[in-house]
Amino acid sequence: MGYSQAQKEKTHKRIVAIASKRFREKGLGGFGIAELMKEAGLTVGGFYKHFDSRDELVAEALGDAFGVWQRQKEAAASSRQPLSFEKLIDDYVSDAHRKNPGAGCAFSALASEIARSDKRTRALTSDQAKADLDLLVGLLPARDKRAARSKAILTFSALVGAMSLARAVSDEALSHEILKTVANLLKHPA
Amino acid sequence: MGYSQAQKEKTHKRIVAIASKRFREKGLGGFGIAELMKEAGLTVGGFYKHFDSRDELVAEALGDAFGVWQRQKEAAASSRQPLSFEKLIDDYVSDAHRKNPGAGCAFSALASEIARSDKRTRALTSDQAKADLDLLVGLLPARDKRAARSKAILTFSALVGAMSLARAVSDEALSHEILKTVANLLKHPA
DNA sequence: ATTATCTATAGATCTATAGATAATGC
DNA sequence: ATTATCTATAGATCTATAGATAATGC
Repeated sequence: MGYSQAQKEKTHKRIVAIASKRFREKGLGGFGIAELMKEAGLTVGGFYKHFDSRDELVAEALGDAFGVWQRQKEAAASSRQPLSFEKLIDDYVSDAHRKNPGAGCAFSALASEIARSDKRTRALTSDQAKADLDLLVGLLPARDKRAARSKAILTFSALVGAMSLARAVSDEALSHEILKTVANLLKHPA
Repeated sequence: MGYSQAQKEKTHKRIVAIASKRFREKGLGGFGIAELMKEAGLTVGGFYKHFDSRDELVAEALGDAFGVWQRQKEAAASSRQPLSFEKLIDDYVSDAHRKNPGAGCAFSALASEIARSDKRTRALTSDQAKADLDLLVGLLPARDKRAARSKAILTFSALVGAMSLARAVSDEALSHEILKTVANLLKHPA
């Protein structure tokens, strides 16, 4: 037991990381605090020394869950293979992403639940959506800025919608058709 | 109290209609059976003479919630102004739809939660997605059938994604920009 | 002395069932 | 006689808090 600021911070981050993954997998109401703390190797009682309320955990965990594209861009940059528009799309519609929402995009995993969340969570979502759109614009040809922004918005919407639908339907063929078709049309507009 | 088959059927439909609306507004876990039955003018106990379990209600209510496009198409046909691709898009991205999820598309209201639902619900969702795609294909020029299907899939994905995002962000300007831009690009591809 | 974590629990849910009541329909 | 609905409640959650314990850090 006891106390150590350094240890507490590590514990806090561990709780947030687990919640970030589990929220994307099971939804914002998909598990209780006891279950979460148990997975972190702790018990319920300790939770409230880390968070004022469950809603605060949701906000913090979403902050962690967002930014997959930013991280992907940084990882690509440090491996000297800068991220391209095509690569981003292919990774997004990949089967690995479809089957592993816990490590993937928080928008496709949680959009409809975020829409019903508190102001703080939705403000965070706003900021993240703006950052993701800017990142997408940066991957598009800079000739016509307005056209690039429009294309970024369509791409973002279509990717989130396609993944949401691909996960919601039970028919595997349809699921794959949706993802492949959207990727193709975004990369090669008709 | 008492009993009347005709009355029971009306009651059953009333419960499903209320659930259909409330699920889209509050999410699949957004309210309890007691609250639902109260809104229907009944009490908890009666619920289980109508449904074997809460999950069965979810499946039935989704069956009711789906099909807004089918109903819209029929309404348009009977008013002798057949539904067009452009009209469907404009209605989908309208502020009325954004602000009233309870009466709107179940995909944008519930996609991420459906992805975590039982097989029965996801099978229903598959069938509905297929019907909606067929309807969209029917609104597109029939020249190139494969191109029409691709375009229908992109349209469906982009509309669902755009509405999900527009409802999730707190910034009104961004919310409107997403909807307007997606509508424009779907109607007039760059 | 402070505090991170633990055990235990209060209080508020929520689903589902049991048994009573009263209207229906044979 | 059957059964739709009602009241009441069992049993299982879940969030949040109270108080104990033990390690930290002054």
